[in-house]
Amino acid sequence: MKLEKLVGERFKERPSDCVVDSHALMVRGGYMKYMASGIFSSFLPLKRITRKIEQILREEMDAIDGQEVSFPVVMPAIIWQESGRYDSIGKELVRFNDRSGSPVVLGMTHEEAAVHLVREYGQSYNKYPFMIYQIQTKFRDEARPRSGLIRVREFTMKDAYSFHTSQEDLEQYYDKCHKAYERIFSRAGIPEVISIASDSGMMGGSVSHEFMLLTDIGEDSIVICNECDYRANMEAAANIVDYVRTAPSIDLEKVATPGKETIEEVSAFLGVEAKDTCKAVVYQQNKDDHYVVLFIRGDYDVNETKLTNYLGCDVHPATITDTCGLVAGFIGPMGITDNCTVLYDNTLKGVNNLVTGANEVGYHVKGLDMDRDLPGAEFHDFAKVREGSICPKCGKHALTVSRGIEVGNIFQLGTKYTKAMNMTYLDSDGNTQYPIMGCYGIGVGRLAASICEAYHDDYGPIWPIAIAPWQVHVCAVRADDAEVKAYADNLYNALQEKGIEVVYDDRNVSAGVMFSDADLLGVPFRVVVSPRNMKGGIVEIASRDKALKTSASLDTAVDEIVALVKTALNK
RNA sequence: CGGGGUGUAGCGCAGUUUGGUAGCGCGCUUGGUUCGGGACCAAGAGGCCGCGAGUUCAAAUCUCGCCACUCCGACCA
Repeated sequence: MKLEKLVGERFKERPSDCVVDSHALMVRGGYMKYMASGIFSSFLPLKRITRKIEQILREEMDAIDGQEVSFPVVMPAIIWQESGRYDSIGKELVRFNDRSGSPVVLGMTHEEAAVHLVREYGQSYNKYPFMIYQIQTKFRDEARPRSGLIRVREFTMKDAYSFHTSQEDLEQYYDKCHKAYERIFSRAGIPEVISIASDSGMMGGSVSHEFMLLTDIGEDSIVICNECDYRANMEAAANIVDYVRTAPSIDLEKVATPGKETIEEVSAFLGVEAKDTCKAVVYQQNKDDHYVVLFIRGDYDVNETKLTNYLGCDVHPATITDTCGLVAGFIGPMGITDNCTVLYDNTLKGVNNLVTGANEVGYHVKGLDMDRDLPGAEFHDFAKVREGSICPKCGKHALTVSRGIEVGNIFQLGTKYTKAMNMTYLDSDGNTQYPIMGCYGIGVGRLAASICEAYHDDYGPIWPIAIAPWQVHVCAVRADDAEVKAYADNLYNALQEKGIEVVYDDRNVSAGVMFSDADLLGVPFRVVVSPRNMKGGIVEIASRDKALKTSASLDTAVDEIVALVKTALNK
């Protein structure tokens, strides 16, 4: 590829709406162009990167007996009604009518399509297990796309669906897929991606893992134990408390706390610490606006995923009205209205001498003893894990909280979809059974952006060679010099003949422009042909990450560059 | 959905307070000079100032409405 003919512009100034580096560099480097919120077109360099990622995905999915298929982008609403998700999913699912007025949807995930595709095929136990996958466009009408390709509305995803006749078989295959994912990320150049336990959310099923690239710009909070191998998404991380009473209980006492409505205000006013308060967090159920009051120790935050899972429905922060019986800012567990569901977090279990609301404007209560004053209260885990919390696996105070980008996930779905869509098979005893499913996703564009996020400097991406748009970038500095031009032309052709992917810059531009563009393209090896180098009888060879800076004589350059590329590819 | 911010040339921005000829830098075109980290000189092209109403002799600028984008949060299969 001659750089002069490469469609797309590279430029100096960082676009103002880019907050993460991968976004800025991929726009500045002519990889992609913005079209609408969360919707981008790709130029050739990005297309070549995603093509290579897709090829790795294909090879690894095929290696675990996957069969590539293709599901539709536009699907009739009826199969989404069968699974129940037509109604349960919000506005992220784009719904519209076709010309005959029939409701249709844009595929945001393809469990329904997968079941639809194989439910006739899979009528006998001896067809199992099998796995089908596709690499295709998805559309999710996200409320807030952000961070360039990290979170978009339209994207390409590898999604795989496996079907089994037993939980054991699913688990065995799940492990195989887990290992395949590790190979994929390793081959793509980011072996540092880790897998963590995750919350299965509305996908259904029980066990699931997310593959995370740890980076400060990540959207997920990840809990990692420094002492053992426990790793979990914040949403799924169990919060362990080891409270022991140290002081005898004092008597209950109502105290005036005029205008002190937040934990900070109340604890400062009464001279106690946040951990010695019982805080009320109020939600409303989305389905009926019913109030849910969750009491939790004042120094902890609520993990709303845990709350949602416990209630079995989504919640939103409550709007406290005059008529609901709740006294905003002064809510306490004793004498609270019957008009709501009351829940207690584990952090309060057995605790005494707490300050809490008196359910009366301007008053709090001191001396709350959970055992004495609220006998029979049930405690559950609703709290967010904090830095330094106790590891649920090894029991040590060794949890840390980091940020990460979810680049892939795997779920044990169970029979949620096969049951809902009535996919059955006959087992060897002639009994009707529902197949057990697993599903496995990797976002292609997000992976590309994540790699860029992990490997870049101020000047541009530093692509791992396995996914780099090209392997070698030849710069002919002073291409107006006939000797330079002739040698570089020849080098370009010779490398291509040896099967090397080369981008060739023979524009008559200053060296600065040439090198800046090369930095933005992030090609692993840069070869500089120039009058100065010609005089010395050499070409310069440097790796994009600056680990390598060397030269080759004009005669042997082709072979040496080929050897370098081959060695790098084999690593 | 809640709270902020921004819409002026392909990109980055000034001009808006106090209404009066549409500006700057980068990029682009042409010619020339340069030449190893985003060169220089000269001459050019390029804007319905987000959209719609209103006020006014006169609106990028003031008023009202709408739209889009963006950031923080919520949501996220």
